[in-house]
Amino acid sequence: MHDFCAQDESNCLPNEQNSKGGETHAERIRKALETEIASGRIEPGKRLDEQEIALQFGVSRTPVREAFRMLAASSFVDLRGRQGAMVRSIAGHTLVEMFQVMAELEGLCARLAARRIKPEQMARIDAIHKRLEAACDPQGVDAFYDINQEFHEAVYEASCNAFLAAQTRGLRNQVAAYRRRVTRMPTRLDATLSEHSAVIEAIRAHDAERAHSAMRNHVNLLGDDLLDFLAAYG
Amino acid sequence: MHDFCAQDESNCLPNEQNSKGGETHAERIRKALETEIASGRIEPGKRLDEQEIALQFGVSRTPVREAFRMLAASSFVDLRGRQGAMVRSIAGHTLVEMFQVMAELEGLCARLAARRIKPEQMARIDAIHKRLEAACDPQGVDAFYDINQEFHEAVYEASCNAFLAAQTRGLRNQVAAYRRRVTRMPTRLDATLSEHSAVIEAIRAHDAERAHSAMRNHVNLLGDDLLDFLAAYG
DNA sequence: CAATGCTACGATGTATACAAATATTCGAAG
DNA sequence: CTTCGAATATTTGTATACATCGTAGCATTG
Repeated sequence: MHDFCAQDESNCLPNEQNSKGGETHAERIRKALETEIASGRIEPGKRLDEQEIALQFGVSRTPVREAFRMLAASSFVDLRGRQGAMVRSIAGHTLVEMFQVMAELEGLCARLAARRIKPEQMARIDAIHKRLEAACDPQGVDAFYDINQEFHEAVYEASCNAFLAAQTRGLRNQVAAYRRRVTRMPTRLDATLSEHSAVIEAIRAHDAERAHSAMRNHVNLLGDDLLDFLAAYG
Repeated sequence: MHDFCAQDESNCLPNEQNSKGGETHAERIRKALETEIASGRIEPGKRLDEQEIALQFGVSRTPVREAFRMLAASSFVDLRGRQGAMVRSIAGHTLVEMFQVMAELEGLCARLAARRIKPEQMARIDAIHKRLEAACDPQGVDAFYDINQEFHEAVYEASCNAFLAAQTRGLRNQVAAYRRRVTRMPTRLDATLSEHSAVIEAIRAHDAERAHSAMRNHVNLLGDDLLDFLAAYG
Protein backbone atom coordinates (compact mmCIF):
# COMPACT_ATOMS: atom_id res chain seq x y z
CA MET A 1 0.00 0.00 0.00
CA HIS A 2 2.63 2.54 1.03
CA ASP A 3 6.24 2.49 0.09
CA PHE A 4 8.35 3.86 2.85
CA CYS A 5 11.24 4.85 0.69
CA ALA A 6 11.11 8.49 1.66
CA GLN A 7 13.80 9.26 4.17
CA ASP A 8 14.64 12.55 5.75
CA GLU A 9 16.75 13.96 8.50
CA SER A 10 13.94 15.51 10.48
CA ASN A 11 15.07 14.70 13.96
CA CYS A 12 12.50 16.41 16.10
CA LEU A 13 13.96 15.48 19.46
CA PRO A 14 17.51 16.20 20.49
CA ASN A 15 18.12 12.62 19.59
CA GLU A 16 21.26 13.11 17.62
CA GLN A 17 22.09 9.45 17.32
CA ASN A 18 25.35 8.51 15.80
CA SER A 19 26.08 10.55 12.73
CA LYS A 20 28.36 7.85 11.44
CA GLY A 21 27.06 5.70 8.65
CA GLY A 22 25.88 2.83 10.82
CA GLU A 23 22.20 3.56 11.40
CA THR A 24 20.09 0.86 12.97
CA HIS A 25 17.01 -0.49 11.28
CA ALA A 26 14.91 0.57 14.24
CA GLU A 27 15.97 4.18 13.83
CA ARG A 28 15.47 4.14 10.10
CA ILE A 29 11.97 2.73 10.51
CA ARG A 30 11.16 5.25 13.21
CA LYS A 31 12.09 8.13 10.94
CA ALA A 32 10.21 6.71 7.99
CA LEU A 33 7.05 6.08 10.00
CA GLU A 34 7.26 9.48 11.66
CA THR A 35 7.46 11.12 8.24
CA GLU A 36 4.52 9.10 6.99
CA ILE A 37 2.45 9.98 10.03
CA ALA A 38 3.36 13.67 10.09
CA SER A 39 2.59 13.99 6.40
CA GLY A 40 -0.78 12.36 6.91
CA ARG A 41 -0.04 9.57 4.44
CA ILE A 42 -0.82 7.21 7.30
CA GLU A 43 -4.07 8.48 8.73
CA PRO A 44 -4.78 9.00 12.42
CA GLY A 45 -6.46 6.02 13.96
CA LYS A 46 -4.95 3.53 11.56
CA ARG A 47 -3.66 0.42 13.19
CA LEU A 48 -0.03 -0.44 12.53
CA ASP A 49 0.58 -4.12 12.05
CA GLU A 50 4.01 -5.29 13.16
CA GLN A 51 4.30 -8.11 10.67
CA GLU A 52 3.06 -6.06 7.76
CA ILE A 53 5.51 -3.23 8.40
CA ALA A 54 8.31 -5.68 9.06
CA LEU A 55 7.66 -7.21 5.66
CA GLN A 56 7.52 -3.80 3.95
CA PHE A 57 10.91 -2.88 5.37
CA GLY A 58 12.34 -6.32 4.87
CA VAL A 59 13.25 -6.84 8.52
CA SER A 60 11.97 -8.86 11.44
CA ARG A 61 9.44 -7.66 13.99
CA THR A 62 12.10 -6.69 16.52
CA PRO A 63 13.28 -3.39 15.04
CA VAL A 64 9.70 -2.53 14.10
CA ARG A 65 8.61 -2.95 17.70
CA GLU A 66 11.46 -0.75 18.87
CA ALA A 67 10.43 1.92 16.39
CA PHE A 68 6.87 1.69 17.70
CA ARG A 69 8.09 2.24 21.25
CA MET A 70 10.03 5.34 20.24
CA LEU A 71 7.07 6.72 18.32
CA ALA A 72 4.83 6.04 21.29
CA ALA A 73 7.13 7.97 23.61
CA SER A 74 6.98 10.86 21.14
CA SER A 75 3.18 10.62 21.08
CA PHE A 76 2.99 9.75 17.41
CA VAL A 77 1.30 6.43 18.11
CA ASP A 78 -0.72 5.00 20.96
CA LEU A 79 0.15 1.64 22.45
CA ARG A 80 -2.81 0.02 24.07
CA GLY A 81 -1.83 -2.92 26.19
CA ARG A 82 -1.76 -5.96 24.00
CA GLN A 83 -3.87 -4.45 21.29
CA GLY A 84 -1.17 -3.16 19.03
CA ALA A 85 -0.14 0.30 17.93
CA MET A 86 -2.31 2.83 16.19
CA VAL A 87 -1.53 6.25 14.82
CA ARG A 88 -2.56 8.75 17.41
CA SER A 89 -5.73 10.59 16.59
CA ILE A 90 -6.01 13.89 18.39
CA ALA A 91 -9.36 15.01 19.73
CA GLY A 92 -10.49 18.54 18.96
CA HIS A 93 -10.18 19.77 22.53
CA THR A 94 -6.64 18.41 22.67
CA LEU A 95 -5.78 20.25 19.46
CA VAL A 96 -6.96 23.44 21.14
CA GLU A 97 -4.66 22.74 24.04
CA MET A 98 -1.75 21.92 21.76
CA PHE A 99 -2.17 25.08 19.73
CA GLN A 100 -2.26 27.11 22.90
CA VAL A 101 1.11 25.67 23.88
CA MET A 102 2.49 25.95 20.37
CA ALA A 103 1.44 29.59 20.17
CA GLU A 104 3.40 30.27 23.32
CA LEU A 105 6.47 28.38 22.14
CA GLU A 106 6.49 29.89 18.66
CA GLY A 107 5.90 33.25 20.31
CA LEU A 108 8.97 32.71 22.45
CA CYS A 109 10.96 31.80 19.35
CA ALA A 110 9.92 35.06 17.73
CA ARG A 111 10.65 37.05 20.86
CA LEU A 112 14.17 35.66 21.11
CA ALA A 113 14.71 36.02 17.39
CA ALA A 114 13.82 39.70 17.61
CA ARG A 115 16.55 40.15 20.20
CA ARG A 116 19.21 37.90 18.73
CA ILE A 117 18.77 37.65 14.99
CA LYS A 118 21.85 38.12 12.81
CA PRO A 119 21.78 39.98 9.51
CA GLU A 120 22.25 36.88 7.39
CA GLN A 121 19.36 35.17 9.21
CA MET A 122 17.19 38.21 8.60
CA ALA A 123 18.10 38.13 4.94
CA ARG A 124 17.26 34.45 4.80
CA ILE A 125 13.85 35.05 6.33
CA ASP A 126 13.17 37.82 3.83
CA ALA A 127 14.14 35.52 0.99
CA ILE A 128 11.86 32.78 2.27
CA HIS A 129 9.01 35.24 2.57
CA LYS A 130 9.50 36.34 -1.02
CA ARG A 131 9.34 32.74 -2.15
CA LEU A 132 6.22 32.23 -0.05
CA GLU A 133 4.54 35.18 -1.74
CA ALA A 134 5.43 33.72 -5.11
CA ALA A 135 3.98 30.35 -4.05
CA CYS A 136 0.69 31.86 -2.87
CA ASP A 137 -1.28 29.86 -5.37
CA PRO A 138 -4.21 27.65 -4.38
CA GLN A 139 -2.96 25.10 -6.93
CA GLY A 140 0.38 24.52 -5.28
CA VAL A 141 -0.58 24.26 -1.65
CA ASP A 142 2.06 21.63 -1.02
CA ALA A 143 4.84 23.97 -2.10
CA PHE A 144 3.29 26.72 0.02
CA TYR A 145 3.15 24.38 2.98
CA ASP A 146 6.81 23.48 2.63
CA ILE A 147 8.01 27.06 2.30
CA ASN A 148 5.85 28.05 5.24
CA GLN A 149 7.60 25.35 7.21
CA GLU A 150 10.92 26.83 6.15
CA PHE A 151 9.88 30.21 7.47
CA HIS A 152 9.07 28.88 10.89
CA GLU A 153 12.23 26.82 10.91
CA ALA A 154 14.24 29.95 10.16
CA VAL A 155 12.65 31.70 13.13
CA TYR A 156 13.48 28.73 15.34
CA GLU A 157 17.06 28.97 14.26
CA ALA A 158 17.20 32.71 14.83
CA SER A 159 15.99 32.19 18.40
CA CYS A 160 19.43 30.75 19.20
CA ASN A 161 17.83 28.26 21.57
CA ALA A 162 18.31 24.77 20.21
CA PHE A 163 16.18 23.13 22.86
CA LEU A 164 13.30 25.50 22.25
CA ALA A 165 13.68 24.87 18.54
CA ALA A 166 13.58 21.10 19.00
CA GLN A 167 10.60 21.28 21.33
CA THR A 168 8.63 23.55 19.03
CA ARG A 169 9.51 21.49 15.99
CA GLY A 170 8.37 18.35 17.75
CA LEU A 171 5.04 19.87 18.62
CA ARG A 172 4.63 21.19 15.10
CA ASN A 173 5.29 17.71 13.73
CA GLN A 174 2.73 16.18 16.03
CA VAL A 175 -0.06 18.31 14.63
CA ALA A 176 1.35 18.34 11.11
CA ALA A 177 -1.15 15.82 9.77
CA TYR A 178 -3.99 18.08 10.87
CA ARG A 179 -2.34 21.34 9.84
CA ARG A 180 -1.87 20.18 6.29
CA ARG A 181 -5.61 19.98 5.76
CA VAL A 182 -6.09 23.60 6.75
CA THR A 183 -3.54 24.90 4.32
CA ARG A 184 -6.07 24.16 1.62
CA MET A 185 -8.47 26.79 2.93
CA PRO A 186 -8.32 29.64 0.42
CA THR A 187 -8.29 32.43 3.00
CA ARG A 188 -5.45 30.79 4.91
CA LEU A 189 -2.82 31.50 2.28
CA ASP A 190 -3.31 35.25 2.21
CA ALA A 191 -3.77 35.40 5.95
CA THR A 192 -0.51 33.55 6.45
CA LEU A 193 1.36 36.02 4.28
CA SER A 194 0.16 39.10 6.12
CA GLU A 195 0.63 37.48 9.52
CA HIS A 196 4.17 36.52 8.58
CA SER A 197 4.81 40.08 7.45
CA ALA A 198 3.83 41.36 10.87
CA VAL A 199 6.20 38.92 12.52
CA ILE A 200 9.03 39.78 10.15
CA GLU A 201 8.72 43.51 10.62
CA ALA A 202 8.65 43.15 14.39
CA ILE A 203 11.77 41.00 14.29
CA ARG A 204 13.47 43.45 11.94
CA ALA A 205 12.68 46.26 14.37
CA HIS A 206 14.05 44.13 17.23
CA ASP A 207 10.73 44.63 18.97
CA ALA A 208 10.60 41.49 21.07
CA GLU A 209 7.12 41.98 22.51
CA ARG A 210 5.56 42.76 19.18
CA ALA A 211 7.28 39.79 17.56
CA HIS A 212 5.99 37.58 20.34
CA SER A 213 2.38 38.69 20.05
CA ALA A 214 2.47 38.68 16.26
CA MET A 215 3.67 35.10 16.16
CA ARG A 216 1.29 34.01 18.88
CA ASN A 217 -1.51 35.62 16.98
CA HIS A 218 -0.43 33.85 13.81
CA VAL A 219 -0.46 30.42 15.43
CA ASN A 220 -3.73 31.06 17.22
CA LEU A 221 -5.43 32.12 14.02
CA LEU A 222 -4.23 28.97 12.33
CA GLY A 223 -5.60 26.97 15.25
CA ASP A 224 -8.94 28.72 14.92
CA ASP A 225 -9.09 27.94 11.22
CA LEU A 226 -8.16 24.35 11.92
CA LEU A 227 -11.00 24.01 14.38
CA ASP A 228 -13.41 25.59 11.93
CA PHE A 229 -12.25 23.11 9.36
CA LEU A 230 -12.66 20.16 11.70
CA ALA A 231 -16.09 21.36 12.76
CA ALA A 232 -17.17 21.55 9.13
CA TYR A 233 -15.51 18.48 7.64
CA GLY A 234 -14.95 16.36 10.74
CA MET B 1 23.62 -1.78 43.28
CA HIS B 2 20.17 -0.32 42.87
CA ASP B 3 16.95 -2.08 43.60
CA PHE B 4 14.29 -0.90 41.26
CA CYS B 5 11.38 -1.82 43.46
CA ALA B 6 10.05 1.71 43.58
CA GLN B 7 7.11 2.06 41.25
CA ASP B 8 4.96 5.07 40.68
CA GLU B 9 2.29 6.30 38.37
CA SER B 10 4.16 9.34 37.12
CA ASN B 11 3.18 9.25 33.50
CA CYS B 12 4.77 12.33 32.10
CA LEU B 13 3.58 11.90 28.56
CA PRO B 14 -0.03 11.46 27.53
CA ASN B 15 0.85 7.83 27.35
CA GLU B 16 -2.11 6.49 29.21
CA GLN B 17 -1.48 2.88 28.36
CA ASN B 18 -4.02 0.35 29.39
CA SER B 19 -5.23 0.97 32.90
CA LYS B 20 -6.18 -2.66 33.22
CA GLY B 21 -3.93 -4.84 35.30
CA GLY B 22 -1.94 -6.29 32.42
CA GLU B 23 1.11 -4.05 32.25
CA THR B 24 3.98 -5.13 30.09
CA HIS B 25 7.45 -5.61 31.47
CA ALA B 26 8.80 -3.01 29.08
CA GLU B 27 6.44 -0.37 30.46
CA ARG B 28 7.16 -1.30 34.04
CA ILE B 29 10.89 -1.06 33.44
CA ARG B 30 10.50 2.25 31.65
CA LYS B 31 8.66 3.74 34.58
CA ALA B 32 11.12 2.39 37.09
CA LEU B 33 14.15 3.64 35.20
CA GLU B 34 12.54 7.01 34.59
CA THR B 35 11.93 7.38 38.31
CA GLU B 36 15.48 6.38 39.10
CA ILE B 37 16.87 8.84 36.58
CA ALA B 38 14.61 11.75 37.52
CA SER B 39 15.41 11.25 41.19
CA GLY B 40 19.10 11.26 40.45
CA ARG B 41 19.65 7.83 41.94
CA ILE B 42 21.13 6.88 38.60
CA GLU B 43 23.53 9.66 37.79
CA PRO B 44 23.76 11.44 34.46
CA GLY B 45 26.37 9.93 32.21
CA LYS B 46 26.09 6.47 33.72
CA ARG B 47 26.00 3.72 31.17
CA LEU B 48 23.02 1.38 31.32
CA ASP B 49 23.90 -2.22 30.68
CA GLU B 50 21.14 -4.23 29.06
CA GLN B 51 22.11 -7.55 30.58
CA GLU B 52 22.63 -6.13 34.03
CA ILE B 53 19.24 -4.42 34.11
CA ALA B 54 17.57 -7.46 32.58
CA LEU B 55 18.96 -9.55 35.41
CA GLN B 56 17.88 -7.01 38.05
CA PHE B 57 14.32 -7.10 36.76
CA GLY B 58 14.38 -10.82 36.12
CA VAL B 59 13.52 -10.53 32.43
CA SER B 60 15.30 -10.95 29.13
CA ARG B 61 17.01 -8.16 27.21
CA THR B 62 14.05 -7.61 24.91
CA PRO B 63 11.76 -5.60 27.23
CA VAL B 64 14.78 -3.74 28.59
CA ARG B 65 15.74 -2.64 25.12
CA GLU B 66 12.20 -1.47 24.45
CA ALA B 67 12.26 0.54 27.67
CA PHE B 68 15.55 2.10 26.56
CA ARG B 69 14.00 3.16 23.27
CA MET B 70 11.08 4.81 25.03
CA LEU B 71 13.39 6.60 27.44
CA ALA B 72 15.54 7.75 24.54
CA ALA B 73 12.55 9.22 22.75
CA SER B 74 11.70 11.09 25.96
CA SER B 75 15.31 12.31 26.17
CA PHE B 76 16.03 10.56 29.44
CA VAL B 77 18.82 8.52 27.90
CA ASP B 78 21.08 8.88 24.90
CA LEU B 79 21.49 6.05 22.45
CA ARG B 80 24.78 6.28 20.68
CA GLY B 81 24.90 4.05 17.69
CA ARG B 82 26.04 0.66 18.81
CA GLN B 83 27.58 1.85 22.03
CA GLY B 84 24.71 1.31 24.37
CA ALA B 85 22.53 3.65 26.38
CA MET B 86 23.65 6.18 28.92
CA VAL B 87 21.70 8.49 31.17
CA ARG B 88 21.55 11.83 29.46
CA SER B 89 23.80 14.42 30.98
CA ILE B 90 22.70 17.93 30.20
CA ALA B 91 25.28 20.58 29.43
CA GLY B 92 25.01 23.90 31.23
CA HIS B 93 24.05 25.87 28.17
CA THR B 94 21.30 23.37 27.43
CA LEU B 95 19.99 23.73 30.97
CA VAL B 96 19.77 27.46 30.36
CA GLU B 97 17.74 26.80 27.25
CA MET B 98 15.50 24.32 29.03
CA PHE B 99 14.80 26.67 31.89
CA GLN B 100 13.91 29.39 29.46
CA VAL B 101 11.30 27.12 27.91
CA MET B 102 10.13 25.82 31.26
CA ALA B 103 9.72 29.37 32.56
CA GLU B 104 7.48 30.13 29.64
CA LEU B 105 5.42 26.97 30.03
CA GLU B 106 5.03 27.27 33.78
CA GLY B 107 4.21 30.91 33.22
CA LEU B 108 1.45 29.90 30.84
CA CYS B 109 0.14 27.45 33.43
CA ALA B 110 -0.05 30.24 35.97
CA ARG B 111 -1.66 32.62 33.50
CA LEU B 112 -4.38 30.12 32.67
CA ALA B 113 -4.79 29.16 36.30
CA ALA B 114 -5.39 32.80 37.20
CA ARG B 115 -8.23 32.90 34.70
CA ARG B 116 -9.73 29.50 35.31
CA ILE B 117 -9.04 28.37 38.83
CA LYS B 118 -11.92 26.98 40.85
CA PRO B 119 -12.37 27.71 44.57
CA GLU B 120 -11.50 24.18 45.66
CA GLN B 121 -8.29 24.29 43.60
CA MET B 122 -7.40 27.62 45.19
CA ALA B 123 -8.00 26.13 48.61
CA ARG B 124 -5.83 23.20 47.73
CA ILE B 125 -2.99 25.46 46.64
CA ASP B 126 -3.27 27.43 49.87
CA ALA B 127 -3.12 24.22 51.86
CA ILE B 128 -0.05 23.04 49.98
CA HIS B 129 1.63 26.38 50.56
CA LYS B 130 0.98 26.13 54.29
CA ARG B 131 2.57 22.70 54.34
CA LEU B 132 5.50 24.03 52.37
CA GLU B 133 6.03 26.78 54.94
CA ALA B 134 5.97 24.18 57.67
CA ALA B 135 8.52 22.09 55.79
CA CYS B 136 10.89 25.00 55.29
CA ASP B 137 13.64 23.28 57.20
CA PRO B 138 17.13 22.75 55.79
CA GLN B 139 17.11 19.31 57.40
CA GLY B 140 14.16 17.99 55.48
CA VAL B 141 14.90 19.17 51.98
CA ASP B 142 13.43 16.03 50.48
CA ALA B 143 10.04 16.72 52.02
CA PHE B 144 10.28 20.33 50.89
CA TYR B 145 11.14 19.18 47.39
CA ASP B 146 8.13 16.89 47.25
CA ILE B 147 5.68 19.50 48.53
CA ASN B 148 7.12 22.03 46.12
CA GLN B 149 6.41 19.58 43.35
CA GLU B 150 2.85 19.28 44.61
CA PHE B 151 2.44 23.03 44.38
CA HIS B 152 3.49 23.17 40.76
CA GLU B 153 1.36 20.16 39.96
CA ALA B 154 -1.63 21.93 41.49
CA VAL B 155 -1.01 24.93 39.25
CA TYR B 156 -0.77 22.64 36.22
CA GLU B 157 -4.11 21.17 37.10
CA ALA B 158 -5.68 24.57 37.64
CA SER B 159 -4.59 25.60 34.15
CA CYS B 160 -7.25 23.25 32.77
CA ASN B 161 -4.97 22.35 29.88
CA ALA B 162 -4.01 18.71 30.16
CA PHE B 163 -1.58 18.84 27.27
CA LEU B 164 0.23 21.85 28.70
CA ALA B 165 0.33 20.08 32.06
CA ALA B 166 1.84 16.96 30.53
CA GLN B 167 4.37 18.92 28.53
CA THR B 168 5.46 20.99 31.50
CA ARG B 169 5.60 17.96 33.75
CA GLY B 170 7.77 16.15 31.24
CA LEU B 171 10.20 19.02 31.04
CA ARG B 172 10.28 19.30 34.81
CA ASN B 173 11.07 15.61 35.08
CA GLN B 174 13.88 15.91 32.58
CA VAL B 175 15.73 18.44 34.69
CA ALA B 176 14.63 16.90 37.99
CA ALA B 177 17.97 15.27 38.69
CA TYR B 178 19.65 18.66 38.46
CA ARG B 179 16.95 20.60 40.31
CA ARG B 180 17.18 18.39 43.30
CA ARG B 181 20.74 19.47 43.99
CA VAL B 182 19.75 23.13 44.10
CA THR B 183 17.04 22.59 46.66
CA ARG B 184 19.82 22.14 49.17
CA MET B 185 20.94 25.73 48.81
CA PRO B 186 19.88 27.46 52.01
CA THR B 187 18.62 30.63 50.36
CA ARG B 188 16.52 28.65 47.89
CA LEU B 189 13.97 27.50 50.44
CA ASP B 190 13.01 30.96 51.64
CA ALA B 191 13.15 32.36 48.13
CA THR B 192 10.82 29.62 46.92
CA LEU B 193 8.29 30.46 49.61
CA SER B 194 8.11 34.15 48.80
CA GLU B 195 8.09 33.54 45.06
CA HIS B 196 5.25 31.07 45.48
CA SER B 197 3.38 33.64 47.54
CA ALA B 198 3.60 36.12 44.71
CA VAL B 199 2.23 33.54 42.28
CA ILE B 200 -0.56 32.54 44.63
CA GLU B 201 -1.72 36.08 45.28
CA ALA B 202 -1.74 36.87 41.58
CA ILE B 203 -3.81 33.76 40.88
CA ARG B 204 -6.17 34.58 43.73
CA ALA B 205 -6.63 38.07 42.25
CA HIS B 206 -7.26 36.49 38.82
CA ASP B 207 -4.48 38.71 37.51
CA ALA B 208 -3.29 36.60 34.60
CA GLU B 209 -0.37 38.77 33.57
CA ARG B 210 0.97 39.09 37.07
CA ALA B 211 0.62 35.35 37.65
CA HIS B 212 2.49 34.73 34.43
CA SER B 213 5.41 36.97 35.24
CA ALA B 214 5.56 35.85 38.87
CA MET B 215 5.81 32.21 37.85
CA ARG B 216 8.25 32.93 35.08
CA ASN B 217 10.34 34.87 37.52
CA HIS B 218 10.21 31.99 39.98
CA VAL B 219 11.43 29.48 37.44
CA ASN B 220 14.11 31.79 36.11
CA LEU B 221 15.46 32.45 39.58
CA LEU B 222 15.64 28.74 40.20
CA GLY B 223 17.49 28.34 36.94
CA ASP B 224 19.94 31.05 37.94
CA ASP B 225 20.57 29.36 41.26
CA LEU B 226 21.04 26.06 39.50
CA LEU B 227 23.65 27.55 37.21
CA ASP B 228 25.42 29.15 40.15
CA PHE B 229 25.46 25.78 41.82
CA LEU B 230 26.82 24.01 38.78
CA ALA B 231 29.45 26.69 38.30
CA ALA B 232 30.59 26.23 41.87
CA TYR B 233 30.35 22.47 42.35
CA GLY B 234 30.49 21.26 38.76
C1' DC C 1 -33.99 -14.20 17.37
C1' DA C 2 -30.79 -12.43 20.72
C1' DA C 3 -27.38 -13.39 24.05
C1' DT C 4 -23.80 -16.00 25.99
C1' DG C 5 -20.01 -19.14 26.10
C1' DC C 6 -16.57 -21.95 23.80
C1' DT C 7 -13.06 -22.66 20.47
C1' DA C 8 -9.71 -21.52 17.17
C1' DC C 9 -7.01 -18.24 15.04
C1' DG C 10 -4.08 -14.34 15.04
C1' DA C 11 -1.38 -10.83 17.12
C1' DT C 12 1.40 -9.12 20.75
C1' DG C 13 4.96 -9.79 24.54
C1' DT C 14 9.01 -12.23 25.83
C1' DA C 15 12.91 -15.35 25.58
C1' DT C 16 16.66 -17.22 23.16
C1' DA C 17 19.89 -17.74 19.33
C1' DC C 18 22.85 -15.72 16.06
C1' DA C 19 25.53 -11.93 13.52
C1' DA C 20 28.11 -7.92 13.53
C1' DA C 21 30.50 -4.28 15.63
C1' DT C 22 33.00 -2.32 19.36
C1' DA C 23 35.84 -2.64 23.48
C1' DT C 24 39.63 -4.94 25.68
C1' DT C 25 43.65 -7.40 26.35
C1' DC C 26 47.83 -9.27 25.36
C1' DG C 27 51.95 -9.17 22.78
C1' DA C 28 55.48 -7.29 19.89
C1' DA C 29 58.15 -3.49 18.18
C1' DG C 30 60.22 1.03 18.71
C1' DC D 1 58.33 1.87 29.19
C1' DT D 2 55.24 3.32 25.80
C1' DT D 3 52.65 2.59 21.68
C1' DC D 4 50.60 0.29 18.08
C1' DG D 5 48.14 -3.71 16.45
C1' DA D 6 45.91 -8.07 16.19
C1' DA D 7 43.08 -11.49 18.43
C1' DT D 8 39.76 -12.25 21.84
C1' DA D 9 35.74 -11.02 24.39
C1' DT D 10 31.89 -8.52 25.35
C1' DT D 11 27.91 -6.05 23.86
C1' DT D 12 24.68 -4.46 20.82
C1' DG D 13 21.38 -5.28 16.80
C1' DT D 14 18.47 -8.55 14.59
C1' DA D 15 16.07 -12.86 13.69
C1' DT D 16 13.47 -16.60 15.19
C1' DA D 17 10.89 -19.42 18.44
C1' DC D 18 7.68 -19.74 22.10
C1' DA D 19 4.02 -18.12 25.51
C1' DT D 20 0.18 -15.49 26.40
C1' DC D 21 -3.55 -12.67 25.56
C1' DG D 22 -7.35 -10.64 22.55
C1' DT D 23 -10.68 -11.23 19.03
C1' DA D 24 -13.74 -13.37 15.90
C1' DG D 25 -16.58 -16.82 14.54
C1' DC D 26 -19.74 -20.33 15.55
C1' DA D 27 -22.60 -23.08 18.18
C1' DT D 28 -25.72 -23.53 21.90
C1' DT D 29 -29.34 -22.01 24.87
C1' DG D 30 -32.90 -19.02 26.87
